[in-house]
Amino acid sequence: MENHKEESPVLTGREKLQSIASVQPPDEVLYELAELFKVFGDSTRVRILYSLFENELCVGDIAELLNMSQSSVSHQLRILKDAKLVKFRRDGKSFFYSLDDDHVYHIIKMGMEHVEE
Amino acid sequence: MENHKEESPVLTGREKLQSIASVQPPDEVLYELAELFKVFGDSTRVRILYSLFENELCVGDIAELLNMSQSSVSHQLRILKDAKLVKFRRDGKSFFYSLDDDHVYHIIKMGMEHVEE
DNA sequence: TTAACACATGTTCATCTGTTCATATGAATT
DNA sequence: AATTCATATGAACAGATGAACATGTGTTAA
Repeated sequence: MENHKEESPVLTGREKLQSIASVQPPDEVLYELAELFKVFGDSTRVRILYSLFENELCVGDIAELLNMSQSSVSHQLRILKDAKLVKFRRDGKSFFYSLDDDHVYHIIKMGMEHVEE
Repeated sequence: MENHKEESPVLTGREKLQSIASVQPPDEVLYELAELFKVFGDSTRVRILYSLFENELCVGDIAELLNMSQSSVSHQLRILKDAKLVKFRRDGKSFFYSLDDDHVYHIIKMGMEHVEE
C-alpha cells in the first residue's frame, strides 16, 4: 500500500530535476521578468507603445489617437514609465513621451512574429 | 503673429495624428499581441517556460521542480498550450511538455536583457 | 474488471487591474 | 492674480485572474 521509491538503480527523475533546478535563474529574476511582460500584457499599453514606435507624442495626442480618456492614458503611461519602457521630456505645459530603448522595439517585434502566423 | 489655428501653413496636429493612426496595426492584432504577452506576465508561467528551456518535462516533474500543486501546473500548462507556447506528446500515462518554437526562447531572452541592467 | 496513476477540468474565492470620476498640480496666458 | 491648459493623482467600482480543492477522464497494471 505504500509507494516508497527509495531505491534508485540508475539516474532517476530526482537527480535530473536537481540538475535542471540548478540552471534555473533565481526566482527573483523570473519574477521581475514576469513583471516586465505583464506591462506588455494589456492592449491599451501595447497600443500606446505602438503609437510611440516612431514618434514622440504628448499625452493629449495619445488620448485622441487611441480614443481614450486623458486620465487613463496618464495612468498607463505611469506604468510604462515605471517599467522603464518610455521616457519623457517636458515642453511647456506638455509632456512628450517616447520609447525608452531598443528592447521595447525588439520585444514587441518578436511578439508580432509569433502572433502573425 | 503666427497664431493661426484655422489655416496653419504647416502640418497640424490632427493631420499628424491621422498619419500615425494609418500606420498603427489593427486593434485586433494589438489585442492578440497583448494576450500573448499576458501569458508571459506571470511568474509561475515564466518559471514553467524556463524549466522547459532545454528540457522536456512531464507535469509531475514540473510540479515537483517548482514546488507547486499538480492542478496549478496543469492549469497553467493549458494556458501556455492555448497560446501555442508549449506543445506536448503523450507517453503512457505521462504528458511530456516542451517549448513550441523558437519565438518563445527569443521573447524571453529579449525580456531578460531588459531586466538585467 | 478493478485499482492505481497521471493529468485535466470545473468551481469557488480572494486578490489584482484598468477605467472612470473628481480633484490637484503646475506652467502659460491674460 | 486669476484663468486656462496639460497632465498627474486618488478613490472607487467592475471585471479579470490565479490558486486551491474536488472531481472527472483516460491509461496502465493487477
